[in-house]
Amino acid sequence: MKRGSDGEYIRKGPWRAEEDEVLINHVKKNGPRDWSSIRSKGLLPRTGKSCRLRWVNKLRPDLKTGCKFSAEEERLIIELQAQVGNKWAKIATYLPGRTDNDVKNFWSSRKKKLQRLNHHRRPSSVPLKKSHKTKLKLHQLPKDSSPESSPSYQSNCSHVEPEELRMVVAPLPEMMKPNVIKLDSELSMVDDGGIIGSCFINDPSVLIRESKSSNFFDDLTQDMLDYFDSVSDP
DNA sequence: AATAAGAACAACCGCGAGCTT
DNA sequence: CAAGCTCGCGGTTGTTCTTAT
Repeated sequence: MKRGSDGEYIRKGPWRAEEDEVLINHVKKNGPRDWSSIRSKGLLPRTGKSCRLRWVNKLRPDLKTGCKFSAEEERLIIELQAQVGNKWAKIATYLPGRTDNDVKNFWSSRKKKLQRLNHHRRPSSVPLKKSHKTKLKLHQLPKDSSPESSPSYQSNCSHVEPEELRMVVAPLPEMMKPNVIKLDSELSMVDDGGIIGSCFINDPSVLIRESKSSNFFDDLTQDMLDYFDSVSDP
């Protein structure tokens, strides 16, 4: 505990069940607002900020608690992040029952995993079985796109076998060659600069370009488009 | 079974936008 | 108009849980 500017003690750290109850009662009476009055009225020794966070992330009745992100939710996060960047609150609005904190935690966890796998594997990449028959779709993000303005992910897509994805990457100079890493249900291309793009093994999947910051990525994406054009179904 | 490493989750902090006085 | 306050967002850190060795 420490003192606030008013001299009153402020409690920090994990919330107790009794505190949750007080907070829930406050919201029942007043709605999810007036957070700072919770402390000023002496209901809880917590800052308004802390109360709001607790409500939004843990106590809201519409939250999906205790269940992991589905493959579809993960795909949506990756697609939206590629389009709008780290706007976690905005991304969360497309995922009912999920909070910006959930999305943010998922993303940083995924990023760490890929970084670690990339570090361990480089320069070799994951072998893909030629027998794997999953079809993949390429999704080229339109420039300055937003989820609202993106009419359909189905346009500008072509089909390719996972093994063929590696063939696209293979001709690149060794220095530029990204790793293709299998992470849960996705295949991600990663190089030293981070995640280049991802595609999904399940469903009719989409290859999402996640980096827009380098000419190399542009070249790679164009190579892919050219390649996919040449192999796509007529 | 014990321990270390990694993953997942929870909560705090700083900052900026917007509202009120 | 400006100063102060509240709220919301994104980054970060700390803690707990799970998995691998």
